Order: sequence, then structure tokens, then C-alpha cells
Amino acid sequence: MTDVPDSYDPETAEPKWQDEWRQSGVYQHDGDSGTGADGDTDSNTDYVIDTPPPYPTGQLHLGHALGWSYMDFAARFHRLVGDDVLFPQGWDCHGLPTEVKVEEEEDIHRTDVPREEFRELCVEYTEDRIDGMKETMQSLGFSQDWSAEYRTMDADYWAKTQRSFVEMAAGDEDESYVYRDEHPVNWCPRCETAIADAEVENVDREGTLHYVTFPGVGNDDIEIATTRPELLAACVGMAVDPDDERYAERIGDTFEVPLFGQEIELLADDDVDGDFGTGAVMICTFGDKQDVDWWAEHDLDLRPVFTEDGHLGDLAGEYAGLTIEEAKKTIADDLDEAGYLGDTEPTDQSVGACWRCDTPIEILSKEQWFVEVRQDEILEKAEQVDWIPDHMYDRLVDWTEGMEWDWVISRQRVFATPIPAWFCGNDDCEHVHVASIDELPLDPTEQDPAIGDCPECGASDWEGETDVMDTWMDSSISPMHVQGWPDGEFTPTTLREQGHDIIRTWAFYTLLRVTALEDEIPWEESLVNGMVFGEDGNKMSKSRGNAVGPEEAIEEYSADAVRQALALGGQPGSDIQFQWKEVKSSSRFVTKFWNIFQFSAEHFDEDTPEMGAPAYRDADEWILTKLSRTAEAVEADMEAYRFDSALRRLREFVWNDLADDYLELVKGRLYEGRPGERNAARHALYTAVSASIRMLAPFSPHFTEEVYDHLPGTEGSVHVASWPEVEFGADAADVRDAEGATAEQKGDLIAEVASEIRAWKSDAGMALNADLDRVEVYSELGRGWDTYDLSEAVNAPVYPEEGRPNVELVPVGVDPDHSVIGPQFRDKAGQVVGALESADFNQLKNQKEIEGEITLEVGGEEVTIEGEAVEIEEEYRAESGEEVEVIETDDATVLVFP
RNA sequence: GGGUUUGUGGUCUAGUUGGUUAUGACACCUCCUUGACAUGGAGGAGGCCGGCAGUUCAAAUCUGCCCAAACCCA
Repeated sequence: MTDVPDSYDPETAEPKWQDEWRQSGVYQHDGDSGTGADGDTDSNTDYVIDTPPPYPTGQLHLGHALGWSYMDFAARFHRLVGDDVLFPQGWDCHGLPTEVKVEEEEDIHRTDVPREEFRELCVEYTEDRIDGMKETMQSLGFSQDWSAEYRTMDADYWAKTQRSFVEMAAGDEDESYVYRDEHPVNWCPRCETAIADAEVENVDREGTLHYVTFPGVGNDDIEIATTRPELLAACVGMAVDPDDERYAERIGDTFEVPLFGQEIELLADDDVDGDFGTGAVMICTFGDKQDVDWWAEHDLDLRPVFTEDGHLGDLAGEYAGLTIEEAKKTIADDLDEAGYLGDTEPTDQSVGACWRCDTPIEILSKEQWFVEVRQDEILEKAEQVDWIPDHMYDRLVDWTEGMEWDWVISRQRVFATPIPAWFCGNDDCEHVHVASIDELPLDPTEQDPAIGDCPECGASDWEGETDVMDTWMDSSISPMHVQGWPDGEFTPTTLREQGHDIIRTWAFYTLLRVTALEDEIPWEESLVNGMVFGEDGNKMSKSRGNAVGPEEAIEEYSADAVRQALALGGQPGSDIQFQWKEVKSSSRFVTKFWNIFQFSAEHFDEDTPEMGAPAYRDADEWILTKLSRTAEAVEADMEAYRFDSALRRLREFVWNDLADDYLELVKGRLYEGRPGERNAARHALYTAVSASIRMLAPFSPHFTEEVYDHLPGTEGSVHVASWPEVEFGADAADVRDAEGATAEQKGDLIAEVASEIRAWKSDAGMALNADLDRVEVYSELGRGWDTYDLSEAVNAPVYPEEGRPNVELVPVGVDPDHSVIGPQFRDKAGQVVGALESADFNQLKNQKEIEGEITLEVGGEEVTIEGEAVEIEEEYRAESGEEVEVIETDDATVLVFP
């Protein structure tokens, strides 16, 4: 007898265990075998998660909770099966949104204070946000190893980012991935920085199409259509489709750009869409990527008119200083006034916008740092990764193949990893010096290179690079950092879990970087989670009012219930809909399990776990067999990341087999059985409860810890226990008694009869514990099974019988086995089944019993069906006058004498 | 416009290599305080598995087209 509280209270238990875990360090991976961020060398760490370092927004939303739950399920499961698990947590700190927030909160512009001071403000701000998110992670019970925490804004991390840059910049032009060049780049005029393709999002909006006449120079005028009159100053050419008959004779004509006066030539290019507008399009530097292509293809002039902060520049003449929006309107008006503007009409357009601030981007030609994108290398490695679900691989391939430009990695910002390079201070010298590894970490705006004088011109002064790196340069080396890089040899991590929205960014960049630096895959498996929608099926948003935060759900039910609900929401990879009712039913399952445990524990004592050679009865062996099958299936599901299926099976076992069937069967024995048989039930029950708790531990760590704590014969945390061994019941499924019956078959029969009689009593309006005169069970197992438990459960003497009951038996139908009849009779199968169904069932039965096969006339032909393929459905009818109820179950006929 | 994914009782969801009685949960209805649990137990109703066509003896499952939704990319 163990002292177990009446109820389980998650509100006190969850924080209690969270504190306990934090202090005891149960989730720390083995120091001696792991590499980890602490720089230990050599690795045989079995299961390493490359946890995505989130951007510290301060809010951990349910989408995060889903992804982290998947990682936590996997981490906890792998610990139970004995793997040395490393589940670290990083923070991707650098970036623009923080700069913007700090500017807002401090009411300053980043250039108002020294760079270092601004960085400090950003660091402080970020630390607060991290604390908030960590708190939510803790309250969800995630099992990160906090000794392996990292922050990309810490010098020991960004030193690695700089090192990776230096390594990728090494070598001659062919080898080196990093180069510096002037090239058109995506530019956010609000953030005043270059951004990469991956950071551009296309938004649909309505624009106005202006028809503008360009006066001919020595030839006729021409009319073009454009949504962007503000770009006229940047116009350097005009193009038409070479097959466009309207312009067949006009290629090479010259026109004057209205209002601005520069002369341009009409070109022919296949990429022009002749159906749009007038079929003639102006080429500007630059309206979009297409302009960049034409500009390069036809070797046109460069006329940059936009400034870095989104205004028109000197080339725009009298329009200089206007914002892009102002210029659009003013120039359109002026065109109209001067008689160049024809019609205007609304048109749908897709505009590239900065994904952080939604401002439409411009394309500016700027000197920037680039990382070469070597598509083939990336694709080769991506193929070796196991993508779950596997169509996510296709998405990465599409993105990779569609890359047009190299990755621009320089940003004109402050809060980021400095690019460790200097420019020679001599204006006539173009030498750029990249730091060497032993100088790192460093900020080139604060210190000079170790090299001394410029190796090219001998000048002694240097100008430090003020550009900083794209934050993806930090996060794309996370698997390397986690594995202890640059110390020791890099081995791929096991798992990367992430949302599908960052396949084109983080997954892509990580593949690129780890391939470039180590020629390895970053991770063996890439598990991609879906989105979490609100209860109404829409994306969660504050304005819709359908947003639910993890804290809210934990408070309402419990972290353990939230985790189960997330697991059951759908299979990993598919989008899931948050449902309060799922959280609620998960919470009920926890309560149910507590009650099972509480009841069981009354019958446990310190000796229960160690009990030798228990005299198991059929029901005991049956539940152990079920348990064994469940453990095997759940393990396979967990290995395959099918958390939904694993938890569903486990719940069904606990609720249906263990609670509804087994517990009801053995109550009699537990309360008043003889010591031997009572102990057998106790031991089987103990085994089932203990194993179920361990299997549930990955999903509901707090509840299972609480139970494990009260379970006799256990020591320490359930989270360092081991996955249930399956052999205890596995053989029972194969062991047959003299009659050839297995314990599983006997147990199935017992459970089924008990449940049918329960149902019958309920239907008959009887109390479930009402006593009965006698129960006779006629089955194929004859007399060779155990009636004790059944008898207790139905409260009646039970007589197992052979043969047939002394009641009238009437064949009422057939159940043909289609998988036999189908292939045998092919296109006649339908007729054969039809003939069987309309035949005289008595005759069929006789034939089957006497001949072992059935012969029938079908469509004038005689066909023979083997008896095995046709089951005769029969109903039993009690002889008249006798007061007896006949219940048919799958395996038996049961006579109940009330 | 292209691509990917999804479409199963009122709601969410499972369904392995095609095999005929389509899973579970929640909600709903009826009954039941029986020695863990009424956050429980027993039973019931509720589906032309998005639509159409095809392959097959047999389709939720395979093929094609269409419709709808979500996401990604132009």
C-alpha cells in the first residue's frame, strides 16, 4: 500500500517539477561523450538536435510550441531508449527589428549614438525578450540542456560567424565563396539596407497603369505603358517582343524620354510580354529584376535615380528630393499637363516588399559583399537529408534552382556581426584586407588589422568596414556550433526541426554554409512542422480575435494537456487547428490515468516490482501481451516522428485495455483472491502501469514524473528511466497450451465476454454488479481457459463449454471472403457473391460442413468455392420456455441465465 | 499564371501494399452512483470518404479532369 493523494493538481505539480529538473540537470547530455557548445572534442553523442534559435520577439506563440513540442517528444523518447541526447537552445539575436524597437523606445536614431553604445542598448533589449520566451519554454516543460545555451550576439558566437566568413573568403577567386562587387541588390528604403532575395516578399496590390507617349527622334512617336512614371528619369531603353508585328519595322528607332530628355533606343527582346499594355516597355535602372536582366543583356547605361532613403536623387532634376510616392504623382501630373499622358487604368501588380517592414523594395546598384550560391553543391547535399514530410525536399529544390542572384550578405546596419575587413586608406589603392582567424573576434571600426601596412601600396592607415553581416550568416552555422565547431571534426547533427516558412532561408543557407565549410550535410533529418491555426480554421491573429497563447492554455488546463493536444492535432508536417476540446480531453485522460494509478497503487507495495515468477492467469498474460504489442508499435511511431499515432495507441491501450477491461477483470482477485493469484494480478498491473507511464513521459513529463515519484521500486526521474522492454509479454502471444490456444486468444475471449455481458446488463436495465444464476460460454477454446476473473467480473458462475449450446441455431446469412473469391473468379466474383447471398443458407452450411467446399450454379455454370472462404452467419435461439439470454460475440456464444 | 499539399459524420482527425461493417475524440440523445474515476460507465443516432469520369472482380485508397482551401514561387 502506497500513500497516493486523491487527486492530481497540475497547477502545483508542474512548477514543482520544473524547478526540480532545473536544479538536478536531468537533461544535460553526457559531458564525456558529447561535443556541445562547451567545446569538448570527439563525439559519440547519439542524438543531437539542431534547435532553431528563435528571434527574440519576447513572445513564444503556439506555432513555436508545436515545433518545440516535436523536438521535446523526440528528445525525451531518445533519452528513454538510451541515446545520449543533446537538445540545446540558441537565440538568433541580431537584426533589424530589434534596432527599430530600440530606436522607438529610446527615441533616438541609430546614428545619434556611438555604434558600441547602440549595440549595448540592443543587447539589453534582447536579453529581456529572451527571458520572456524562456519562461514560456520552461512552463511548457521543454527539456533543453541549458548548459548548451547560446546567443548569436555573444562574442564567442559571433567570433565563429566571423571565422566562417574568413574561411569562406579564403583562396583564389575560383575557390572563394565570398566576393565584393558592385551589383544591383534588393534595397529596403525604410531600413536603408540591402536585403537578400529570401527577405523579399511579394505583395499583390492595385496600381495605376499610365500610357505615356515618347516623342520620336527622326521617326514616329511611340506609346508605352508603365505603373512607375517616377522611374522615367532612370529610363535607359525600350523593348518590344521581336515577333510583335506592330513594331517589326521600328527596332532601332530612337525616342526622347518625356520631361527628362535623355535619348533611348528601341530594342527587341524575347522576354517582353506583347500582350501587356502597348507591347512596348521602358527599361529603367532599376524597376525590377527584369530590368536588371535587360540592362546587363543589352549593355545599357546606368542611371540611378533613387537614393538609399527612398527619395529621388540629382538625376531627377527638378524632382530631386521628392519621395517615391510623391514623385509618382507629380510626374504623372506633369506628363498629363505636357500632353504626354494618354489613358490611365487600374491594374493588378505584384510588388516586392521588405519582409520585416512591408515597405516596397527598390533595386539599387551598390558595392556589397556576396556569397556565391553554388546550386549543385547544395542540391547534392539536400538530397542526402531525410525530409519529413518528404515533399519538403521538393520545395527546397525549387527554391534553390530558382536562385538568380548570389547571396548579398552585407547590411548597412549596426546590431549584427561585423564584417572583419578593412579598406586601404590610400584612395588610389583598392586593396581590401580580410582578417585572419587568430585576430577574431574583432570590430574593424574599432581596431586595425594585425597585418600592419597595406601589402599592395604600403600605406599604413586602414578604414574599417562599417557594413555588418546578414543575420542568416549567424544562424546558418548553428549545427556546426552545436557540434563544437571549430574544435574537432564536424559530424552532422541528427535532427533539424523547423517551420516550412524558413525552408528558403534558414534551411537553404544552412545547407549552403555547412557544405561550403565542412562539405557535410548539416543534419540527417529535417522535420518540418505545419502551422497552428485558430479554432475557426484561420491563421491566428489578434485582429481576428482567434489567437491563443501557450500561457493561456496552460493556465486553463495544464502544460501536459496542451502538449498532448498539439501531438494529436495531426501528423507532423500537416497544419493543425488549435482546439480547446482537444486540450480538455487530454486533461481528462490525465485525470483518468491518475485514477487508474491511484487504484492500482492501493495494491502495490515495495515488493510488487520485484515479485518473482508470478502465477499469471490468462487475463494477466493477455494484458501483458497487449502491452508488449503497444510498446512495440509506439516505439516504431516515435522513431518515425508519428507522435499523433503513438499517443493515440497509448491512450487506447491505457483507457480501453487496461482500465475498461483488465482492471474490471482483476478487481475480484485484487480484493479477495488467494495470495498467489492476487500477487500475479498485482505484478501484471504494476508492469502495465509502469510501462505506460514511461511511454507517456515524452508527452506529459510533469504528470508522469509525479506518478513515477509515487510508484514503488523506482528511483530518480522517469526521464532518465528506460523505455519498456517488450519481452515480458511477447512470448505469451506465441505460447500455446495443449489445445493450441494462446493466452492472448483466451484473454480476448474473457475480455470480450465480460464486456458483452456488461453491455447486456446495461441494456436490460440491470445494475452492472447484479448477480446472475449462471453463464455458459461456448467457444472454440472449449473448456481450456480460466473462468475465475470473468466470474468475478460478471458476478456469476461461469461454465466454459465445448460444442454447441442446447439452443436452436438458424443460419441467417453469409459472409464471403472477397479477398479469396475476388481473385479466383475475377469478373464473375460479383455473381458468385450474389448467388451465395441468395442461396439457401441451410444448404450452404451443410455443404460446407460435409464437403468442406460449396458448389453453386452461377450463370449456368457450376462453380466450387472452398469452404474457408465463406462464413455462415448464424443466430441462436433459445428453446422455448427456458429463461435464457443468448449473446453472440465474435468468438463465442454466451448463454446467460439471469 | 506555375508548383506543392489538403478535401472523410456537426467539429477535428486515423485509415498501412486497393478487399466490402470507414477510426477515434469532442458535441448530441437514452440509461446507469457498480467496492479508482460522473473529468466515469453502457448504449444510440449521425457519412453517397469534395464532384465527375476511368482502371479493376473490388476504390476513401490508383489514374485523369473539374471544384474548393492553404502554402510556396512568378
